Amino acid sequence: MNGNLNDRSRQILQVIIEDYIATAEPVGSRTITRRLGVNLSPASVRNVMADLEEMGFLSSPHTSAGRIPTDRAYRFYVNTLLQSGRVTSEQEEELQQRLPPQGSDASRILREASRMLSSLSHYAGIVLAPRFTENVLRHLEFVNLGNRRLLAILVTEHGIVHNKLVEVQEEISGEDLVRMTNYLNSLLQGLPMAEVRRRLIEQMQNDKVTYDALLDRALRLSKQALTDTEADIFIEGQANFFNQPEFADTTRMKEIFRAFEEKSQFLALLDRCLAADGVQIFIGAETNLNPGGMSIITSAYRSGSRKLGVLGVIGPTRMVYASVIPIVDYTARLVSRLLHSGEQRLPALT
Amino acid sequence: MNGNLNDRSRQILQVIIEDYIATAEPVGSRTITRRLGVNLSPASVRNVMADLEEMGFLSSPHTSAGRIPTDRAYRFYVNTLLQSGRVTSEQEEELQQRLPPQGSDASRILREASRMLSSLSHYAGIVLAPRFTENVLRHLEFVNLGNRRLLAILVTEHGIVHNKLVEVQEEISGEDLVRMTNYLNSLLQGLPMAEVRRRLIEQMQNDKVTYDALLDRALRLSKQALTDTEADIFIEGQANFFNQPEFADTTRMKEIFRAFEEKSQFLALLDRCLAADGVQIFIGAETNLNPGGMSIITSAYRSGSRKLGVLGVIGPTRMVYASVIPIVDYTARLVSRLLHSGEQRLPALT
DNA sequence: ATTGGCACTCCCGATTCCGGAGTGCTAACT
DNA sequence: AGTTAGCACTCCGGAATCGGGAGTGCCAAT
Repeated sequence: MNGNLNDRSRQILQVIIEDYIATAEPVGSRTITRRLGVNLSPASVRNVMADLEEMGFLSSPHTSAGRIPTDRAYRFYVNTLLQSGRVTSEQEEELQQRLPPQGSDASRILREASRMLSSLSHYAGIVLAPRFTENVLRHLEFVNLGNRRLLAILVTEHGIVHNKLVEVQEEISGEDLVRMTNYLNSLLQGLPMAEVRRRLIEQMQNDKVTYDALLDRALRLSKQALTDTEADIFIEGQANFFNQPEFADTTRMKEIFRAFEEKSQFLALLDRCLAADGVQIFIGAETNLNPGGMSIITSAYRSGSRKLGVLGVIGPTRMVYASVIPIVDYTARLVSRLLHSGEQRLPALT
Repeated sequence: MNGNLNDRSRQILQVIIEDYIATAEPVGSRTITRRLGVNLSPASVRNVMADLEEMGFLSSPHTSAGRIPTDRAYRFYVNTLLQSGRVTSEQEEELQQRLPPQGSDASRILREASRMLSSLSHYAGIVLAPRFTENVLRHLEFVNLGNRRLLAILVTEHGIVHNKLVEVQEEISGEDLVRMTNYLNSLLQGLPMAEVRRRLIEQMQNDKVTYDALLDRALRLSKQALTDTEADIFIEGQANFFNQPEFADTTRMKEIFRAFEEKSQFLALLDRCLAADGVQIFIGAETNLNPGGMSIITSAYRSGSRKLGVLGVIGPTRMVYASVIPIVDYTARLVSRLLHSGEQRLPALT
């Protein structure tokens, strides 16, 4: 039902989609004939359009307006009609200029990546920070803040830092703290977080430990410190949505910004993307986002072979897929390199 | 020119302001007589209104609309007409319920504070995180991430954590790292940041150090790690602006959200507030913010006697000052306590 | 199969119109 | 003198109206 489109139908569909993406206005048969290379009368085009509507690729806002593409049309477009290119050299240049400065920590890099995505695409950039629990522990440290409060600092392989306050019954001396820290690091360093948790519990039943009150306490404290923190999502460039005519309506706009503030919806979606390889595209209703009419293009970034998180672009369904796809792809690879090597000025990515 | 308002003029001005705050519509003489307790004819009220307009307290959008208050009127209102109360018990309850969970780190507390401010006030909450450079260093730690990259972690007195990547020429062994860390902590712990910088430079000229390559290197690294990071500002509840009729206009809205994304303007304003004591109020043009028509109410939060940062509420000039002022005041004190003691369930603040 | 022609539909912006709310002024009243 | 009733005038904003333009669907001719 969808593969059996002849060449002309495809061409016409493509023209409609691309024109609508450019103008945000229903496309009429006249316009199409002008855009179309072949000489074809509007009437013939109208026949084809009627067929396409029948098949669920087009819809008309009302009689005697042009047609607009459905989600399904966009899906067909990105799957088979679109051959996406590379980022342009101007875009590459802009990226180079906006690279976060040397010595930025991971979350700074990620936030900046979100800004870059937004700035290049003219939509909103979104970045899901690495889930803490998926990572390998590099270092664990307790800092005494006084007032019986300790600050637990956890550093993962990739330089992501999490910290958490824990309260203790009584003050702990400096030496004890050092001893605890050393013990825990020797026990846990290099383990993935899931493993860390397991090892902690295992160790708490260990004889050697139950007789050493300090070590026992160390284990309990680090267990407290490990309770998962909320996932970080950076969304930048929300203001770009004001430029999209389809969101001119105030109430729609309001819904969208509410969603941006919630973030939880995005979490669900981005988590799905983490599993998949390469660039993922979600169109309109496929996103399951509440204020509909939006599309999301994502790609996972990684460090070495380990996937860390997801980044991408959110825009209206009527998105310039052809240019956003390479932008997301490129940025994901750029971020992967930044996080992995720490090198800043890179040769062009292939 | 402003003090010489007789009682009746004040009453009328107050009614106009409060009615306009409630309805966002120009207030006419009829409405006022109804609201006003005293029996007075609309005609008399009109005379007073003409005087008030003359004095710069009111303006009329056009002939034959009611009057709306000017910035100056609001200023007079908050200075002399308004006696602000306390937070209601419902608000207090909501605050208690939304308190960040035990063991939250400082930035979590601050972000949550911003959400609370927004939720209680129905405007936007804003929180300026403590300027790193104003604080006392508690602990400094280097974690080796491999690939010749070190992660420098700095912890201040109040549990604020900053981290920064530094790159080194050649790998540093574990023992060397420990030695460096110990040396630096003994040198710098407990010093305010400004002092830290001075001490570093001083120490780099010290003979003992110049002969110890490792210590020398330690100093250079920590100097790198100290370059100031950008100030953090949390703005939450931006979507609330969509409810304000004066911002229904799309282009205005767009300007506001651009400003929210920039944040730099707010930085300047909030920095000014840091110096002042108690609740600060900036009305309309006083904020120097670019899309005008907004007011900001702030208060500094502190830990002990040391001011850490500023929090507050941003809304339209037509803001319910009477209820927002106590909210900001209360929240500032709440946050101060949370940061200082780490205690969570508090007795009612006085 | 394609196309020109034609009647029909519907949106959208411009225009007009009218009622309501409010003002300012003047003259009368206390 | 201060207050008030009365009145003419202004201006906004929503409802109604209108006409052109863009587009469609269908039919008959090629």
